[in-house]
Amino acid sequence: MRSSYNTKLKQNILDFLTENENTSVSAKEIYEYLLSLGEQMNLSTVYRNLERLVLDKAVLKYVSDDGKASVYIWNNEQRSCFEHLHLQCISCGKLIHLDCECSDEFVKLLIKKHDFELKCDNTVLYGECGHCRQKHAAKEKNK
Amino acid sequence: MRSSYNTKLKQNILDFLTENENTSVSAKEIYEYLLSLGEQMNLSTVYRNLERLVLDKAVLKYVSDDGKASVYIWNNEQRSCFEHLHLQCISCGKLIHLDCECSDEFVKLLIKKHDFELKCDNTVLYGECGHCRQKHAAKEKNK
DNA sequence: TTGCGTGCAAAGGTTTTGCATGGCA
DNA sequence: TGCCATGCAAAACCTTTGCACGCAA
Repeated sequence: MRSSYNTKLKQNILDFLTENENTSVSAKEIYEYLLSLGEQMNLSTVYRNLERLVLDKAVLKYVSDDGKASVYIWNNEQRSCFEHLHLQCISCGKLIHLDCECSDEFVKLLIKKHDFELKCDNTVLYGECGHCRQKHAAKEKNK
Repeated sequence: MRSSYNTKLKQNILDFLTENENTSVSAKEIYEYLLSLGEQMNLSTVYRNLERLVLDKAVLKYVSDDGKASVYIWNNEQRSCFEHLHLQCISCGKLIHLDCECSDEFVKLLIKKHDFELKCDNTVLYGECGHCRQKHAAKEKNK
């Protein structure tokens, strides 16, 4: 078992991720947000903290849709983010926790039909949320 | 409409991606494979060719599971890879084309229940294939 | 001949690492 | 006091870009 200290930075990072439960943030975004609050820290320390939080399963790490940076999501233990899928809107970045029967049923279907065990903590489903689709549709209309 | 030339490198890249229809490869892997065949080329030219092939929708670009590099998949037009989901085994890298009703039904379910339009060409589902799960199970037994 | 493709070198962005120092328990 | 965490600088990677040159059509 890993032991660890409770540092101010670790708590700041967790607080920020908790506040952003419905989106995902990169290491740099966390760093710049905390800087803007007047907190002093090094970017590499942010990375090291995130690494530990991922190992502790307090946080999930994904690769963002554009592939430019890794992004991090708070693992809400009540929701148990390791056990359901996540949808993310490629327009607004909104994260939808699929903590309903949809996740389970799809996982079961893939096992049954394709002998494939889907790992929820490795997968994000990208697409567009209803809100952004409506905005796009309205834009098309005005052309 | 984009015009383009048929160069030897472009064809070599497409050939290699076609041969590897059931997995995904990175720019560097393509580069090193072609080098091993005695082909001379520059890595940046490989990137530029891949970029064009993605624009032409001849190839799909994803971010690999480990987040370290982008990977490329041949878009088999018969299968129409833009219209179905892909499963990838995080152990052996095997790519499974979900060109059955599973994709469609899941897409429809997400629209209906969550007002979310899943984009198949932006999403890879990660997990473990049956073959690798059996290998893992056997390893556990021998402990 | 025209314009697209290439090689080379350099730069950009993200992430990791080594080492000395600082801080929590 | 003994680990663990941090700052700083450098390096490792992947990817993109500018420019002059080469080649397909």
